[in-house]
Amino acid sequence: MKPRDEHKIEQIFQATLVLVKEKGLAGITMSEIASAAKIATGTLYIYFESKEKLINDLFTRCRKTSAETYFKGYHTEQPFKDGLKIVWLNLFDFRIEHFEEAVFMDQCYHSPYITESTKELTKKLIQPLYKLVERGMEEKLLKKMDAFMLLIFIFSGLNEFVKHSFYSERKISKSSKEELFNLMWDGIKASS
Amino acid sequence: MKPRDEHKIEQIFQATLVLVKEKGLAGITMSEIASAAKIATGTLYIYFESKEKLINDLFTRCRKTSAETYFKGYHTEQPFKDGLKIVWLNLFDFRIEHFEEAVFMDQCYHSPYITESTKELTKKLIQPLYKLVERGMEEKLLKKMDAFMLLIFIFSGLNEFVKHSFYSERKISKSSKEELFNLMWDGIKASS
Amino acid sequence: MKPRDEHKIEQIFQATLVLVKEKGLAGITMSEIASAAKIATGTLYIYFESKEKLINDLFTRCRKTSAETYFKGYHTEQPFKDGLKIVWLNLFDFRIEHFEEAVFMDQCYHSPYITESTKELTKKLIQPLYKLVERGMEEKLLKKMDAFMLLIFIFSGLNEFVKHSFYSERKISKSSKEELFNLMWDGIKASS
Amino acid sequence: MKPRDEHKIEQIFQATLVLVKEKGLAGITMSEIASAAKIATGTLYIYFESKEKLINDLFTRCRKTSAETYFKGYHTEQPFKDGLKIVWLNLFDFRIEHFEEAVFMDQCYHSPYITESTKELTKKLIQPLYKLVERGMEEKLLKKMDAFMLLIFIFSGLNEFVKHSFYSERKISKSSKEELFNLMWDGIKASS
DNA sequence: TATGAATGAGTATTCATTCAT
DNA sequence: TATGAATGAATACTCATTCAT
Repeated sequence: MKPRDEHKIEQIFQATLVLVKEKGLAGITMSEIASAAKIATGTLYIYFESKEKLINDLFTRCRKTSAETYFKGYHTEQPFKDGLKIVWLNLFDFRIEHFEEAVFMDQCYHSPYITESTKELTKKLIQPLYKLVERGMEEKLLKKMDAFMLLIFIFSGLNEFVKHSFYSERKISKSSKEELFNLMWDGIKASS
Repeated sequence: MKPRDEHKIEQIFQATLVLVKEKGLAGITMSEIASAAKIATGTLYIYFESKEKLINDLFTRCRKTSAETYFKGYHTEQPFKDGLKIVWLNLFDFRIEHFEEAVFMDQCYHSPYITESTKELTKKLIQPLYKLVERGMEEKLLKKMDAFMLLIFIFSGLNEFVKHSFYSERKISKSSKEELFNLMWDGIKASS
Repeated sequence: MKPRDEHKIEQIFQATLVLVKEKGLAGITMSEIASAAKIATGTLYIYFESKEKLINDLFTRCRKTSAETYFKGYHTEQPFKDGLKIVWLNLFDFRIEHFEEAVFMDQCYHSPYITESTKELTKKLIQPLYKLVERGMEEKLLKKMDAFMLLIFIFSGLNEFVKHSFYSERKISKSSKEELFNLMWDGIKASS
Repeated sequence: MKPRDEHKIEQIFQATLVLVKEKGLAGITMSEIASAAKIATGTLYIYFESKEKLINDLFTRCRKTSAETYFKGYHTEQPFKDGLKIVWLNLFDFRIEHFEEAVFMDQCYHSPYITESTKELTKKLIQPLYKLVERGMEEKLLKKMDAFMLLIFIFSGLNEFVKHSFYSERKISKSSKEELFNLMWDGIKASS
């Protein structure tokens, strides 16, 4: 008996991400996904019961994968700024390497495919980032203010920078990451 | 060649924006647009020869409208920081009041509907913002750095802040605009 | 504006009946129905939202049409036997002329398309026949027994006779109707 | 060529009959049959080369089984009426106990699965019943008339009575069989 | 113009059948 | 044999677009 090939799920996800980046959620069909994943349309339905389920599952996986990466190399013993920089760079690199996923998630947010419960999940996954920001405020290293706004400010720059760099087909240099981090840090650091 | 009833065009555009915000580009049909605009499907085709044309025209209009608004109240004679703040707040308010348009444009960017030439247009329209940033650098009020990065940094925070505020259903207070501007300003201002 | 063509529903029904007689419920597709009705597949969906709805609606119509026909020419003032014969012959003729409908209804009864509520309707429509049988018993012209059984006995012969005549491609003569009625009548009449 | 595990064939047949009763021929799939028979879809194809073959074989088996049962306990030496009653009751009981088979055969008759040659077979199998009816006429115990009509009349009542009893979820009592037989007998017996 | 019914190519999904294990 | 994953043609249904009124 031929066992179910779990690797195929990855093929399917990858094919979907690439297609969505190229043509948007509006432009992809199940048979395109199938042929990009080098399987038959019918096979797609062995792994995902519907298009909606496929999109939802991929969305969830993207969220989780990214969340897992953020804190790689981060330890609470590190000085706050060093820790923040590690997380911030993790996110930056993740955005670059997984650009398709960011595009995909953006597209999903207003799509008919994503259920409310999937959206809920997103909120849970950013909790650790909230914690981080709050630590910074407690240590008086960050301006004292609304954590929500601070959090968004910290990560918005890299998000949009990566996005527009891709659109303008600009390479992102090592130093530009440093520069952008500094811009952001000067913004959020507590004025001594 | 386009008929005179501009009011109907506006109805159609408005209906499209609302629908795209609710269900994404992937989820809307021409007949939904028509019925949301309270006209018959056939009538839609009197005003727009195809779905692609409709989306493209709306995209272009959104870009233009926003570009026109940015510099309202701005004069070169104003001190740089004041001018920047005016532009920045204009953009902020525009994002809030025209949230659907931002969603729509985001969705379009990866859609099969938007032609390359439409994308090109976008680049032209942000030229004035480049100018503004360059003025700031020339006056030594801003950190000396890549204008592209600076530009993105300046406006990314408000973009994402508005977006996430909507998603989390948070009201945006007058004072939070000030706060966010200050975060950003402390980031970009030249260290004296 | 082109108004909705109610005649089309009849075309569709007719096409469906013929196809079901030829190939059974299991063998028909929506596009076959459409092309037999000389319309496009899409048009089918203007009149019926789904295959299930089409089958259900047709089922209901068949039931109603047949029920309406049964009592044509019947009056309570007529002697019972005469009245019964009129109804019985009506049913007989209806079966012959609407053979496809009988086949269709038979097939539907065990199909996934027919909802419980549609089945319920059927029961209501045979009430008048129950009344008729009860009248016969009250007038002591029929054997005194369970009305359900009597009713079925009265009409089962013609049902199966028509069915098997069609299958064997036998013509049904005027006199064979008489004969069959007599068989049945001798069975049900009260022994004097 | 067919493998020896006759037990599995029986499982498959039984599963098919139950499913067809529940959902009709139109509503069953090979994988449903397989899973109801507790085997894999692939295994189904070891026993039946195609769906058509499975349905046809089952149809044929049903016909044969029923035909074999009819004359159990019947001997030509018995008085005609007694013999007829035995056959009639055999048929009645068979219908009750094998209700699914009757439903299945009804559905098959108009299906694309049953071949002409399978239909032909049916005609052969009722020959003994013809013989029986003819004996009755020769012995002047039955009305002299067309054997086809007489045959149908004799058995139609029980057919429909069982069918409608099942649909209405009525129990069939021993005495109701007697009653129905009497109705029928009074119909067919030669008037003395 | 305006309407919405009609069209048919296109899309998601199913399912008989095959095949690798 | 037995399994159930894989296949892809077929099917139900959708939707951009056209057309008769």
